[in-house]
Amino acid sequence: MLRMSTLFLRTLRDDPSDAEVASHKLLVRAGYVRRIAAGIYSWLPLGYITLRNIERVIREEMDRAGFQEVHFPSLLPKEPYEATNRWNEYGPDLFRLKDRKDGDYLLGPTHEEMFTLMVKGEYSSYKDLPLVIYQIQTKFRDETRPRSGIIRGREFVMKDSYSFDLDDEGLAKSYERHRDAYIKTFNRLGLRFNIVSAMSGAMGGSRSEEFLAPCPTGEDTYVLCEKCGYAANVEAMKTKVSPYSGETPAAIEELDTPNTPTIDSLVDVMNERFGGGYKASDTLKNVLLMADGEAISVLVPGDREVDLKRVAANLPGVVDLRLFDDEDFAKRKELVKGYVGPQDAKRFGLKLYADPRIVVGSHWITGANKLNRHARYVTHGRDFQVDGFIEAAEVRAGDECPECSHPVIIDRAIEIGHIFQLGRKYAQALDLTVLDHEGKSQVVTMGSYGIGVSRAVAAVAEQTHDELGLSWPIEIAPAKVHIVATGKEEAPFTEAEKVALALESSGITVLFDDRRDASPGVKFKDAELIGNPIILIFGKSLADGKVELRIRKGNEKREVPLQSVITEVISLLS
RNA sequence: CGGGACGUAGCGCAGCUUGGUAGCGCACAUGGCUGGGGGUCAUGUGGUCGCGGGUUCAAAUCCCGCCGUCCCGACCA
Repeated sequence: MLRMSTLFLRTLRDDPSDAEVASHKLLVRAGYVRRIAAGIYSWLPLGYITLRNIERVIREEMDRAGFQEVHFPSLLPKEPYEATNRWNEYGPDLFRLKDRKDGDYLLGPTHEEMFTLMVKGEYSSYKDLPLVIYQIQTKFRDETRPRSGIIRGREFVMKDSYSFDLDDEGLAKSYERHRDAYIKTFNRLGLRFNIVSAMSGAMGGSRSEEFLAPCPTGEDTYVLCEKCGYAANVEAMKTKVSPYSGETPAAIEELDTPNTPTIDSLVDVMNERFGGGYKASDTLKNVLLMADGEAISVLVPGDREVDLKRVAANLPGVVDLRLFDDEDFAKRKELVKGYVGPQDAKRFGLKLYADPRIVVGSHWITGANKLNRHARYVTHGRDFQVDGFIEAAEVRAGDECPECSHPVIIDRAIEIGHIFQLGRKYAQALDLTVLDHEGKSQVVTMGSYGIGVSRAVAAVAEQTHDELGLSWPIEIAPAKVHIVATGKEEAPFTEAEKVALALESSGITVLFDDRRDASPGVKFKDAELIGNPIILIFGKSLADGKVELRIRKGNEKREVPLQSVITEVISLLS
């Protein structure tokens, strides 16, 4: 039993000055965590119990799914990470250090290499597969900007598992097993979440989904269709298009369009010239990019911006993507800033990528590749061909759902889990192979599955708190019942103690506020701040043989006869 | 990395413009009153004023440098 009289806890009346989001403020005020450095936190008893409760739920679901727990060091040698090139690729986000012999070490940001090598060391036959192993481990990433308290720390607790299969069907099964286990886990944690398709991107592999807990302070934006449930990361959102159905336009017509380097100025001039009717969406924006040193042109409708993240996610293999700068324009004199059009791309040796909205047959007003000149009736398929379609334009609320055409909304969320099919990247790099049934060597295919454990504490706090404080779901609350004894008489304290002991002996955890020197107001405020799901108050009404029972969530109150308190609590918890 | 703000007691803040005994609230200690909503009165404890240098008889305060923290952006899983 936890007793407030001895619990290592000090609640705070004021919000900490460095906290912005609710979970951060409340976890600090309620004495769950304390900041040590930017993005680095200590866990006090209440917080640590909560964190371990979340770990317990995760473990139970992982074990139930048949996965096996292992534990790696956090302090790791550089060599495995050199073999996969991540020692370089990870860049400054990696915490690096040296030992006394000047050897390079790192604090593990994620453990694909270690898991792969561990399996390589033990297994060498297809008969050993499939295999899933996981760990709950402290991870380190030297984030450029840690923020939002423990939502995005530089040191954090993560559950990561890895699946090992002989073939794609096996990988698909391991992936599904994780998906199911994650759904069960997050439901038990009391989180509302959406499963969102994501890009596996440069990591290779095919399928990838994120588990996002919607919450206004979340730092991830995603697209959601409230009608059919389609959800996608902004990068992964697919554009809904229909084939061109209009008439074939007249031949290209070049126009004098002085001082129209922007879409807005172009639309104004067109409307002046032709008496109105032109919109930004009738124009074609040619955005020039440098992709790993190669110039490419991306076409989007004039009323949309290019979303570089979407472009990057849809150009696999490209590491460095940026907009043309003045220097680039200076080097390519044929590309006239503000007057670029796709008609001459071949001649200019430019690769052309089009947003799916630029359908074949559609015609546009676009640059004539001459200063102060534009062209109209420039038709896709007739006047220019593209090297490929690519999701390039920004996603907006109200865009059509690719599944059901209903307008989508854009929402914010905290990423609490991510599952994806890694494929053979790591197994290949580290030469993890097994012999198949024909005795031939096969590279193993892998999946990687993460849950942000410490982040989940904050995510639950974000989703469940109210204006009075924290409010935990039953499974993870530091105690299931918070018992308050008030007054200066002995009876409330002795009766409360009896009930507390009885509950504990039934396996129900109790936090007992047995302080003699705190006023009732202080105890009530603390109980609400701390956020255990059931609050029992032994005080005034005890004279009538009654105890006040409160449900923290919703703050419902009622009086219960002393004799039936225990059965009442038990039935509420089951 | 770019822009902005901040650093004074465990926490939240004032003092800095105009240099001269370091202050308030919470928390903490002791005692009294109070005892169902962070109550109240009294008396206390607690400070390298982020660090280093400079100016000055004298620096929390003015000047220079550094470090740290938070927010927005870029970046990242």
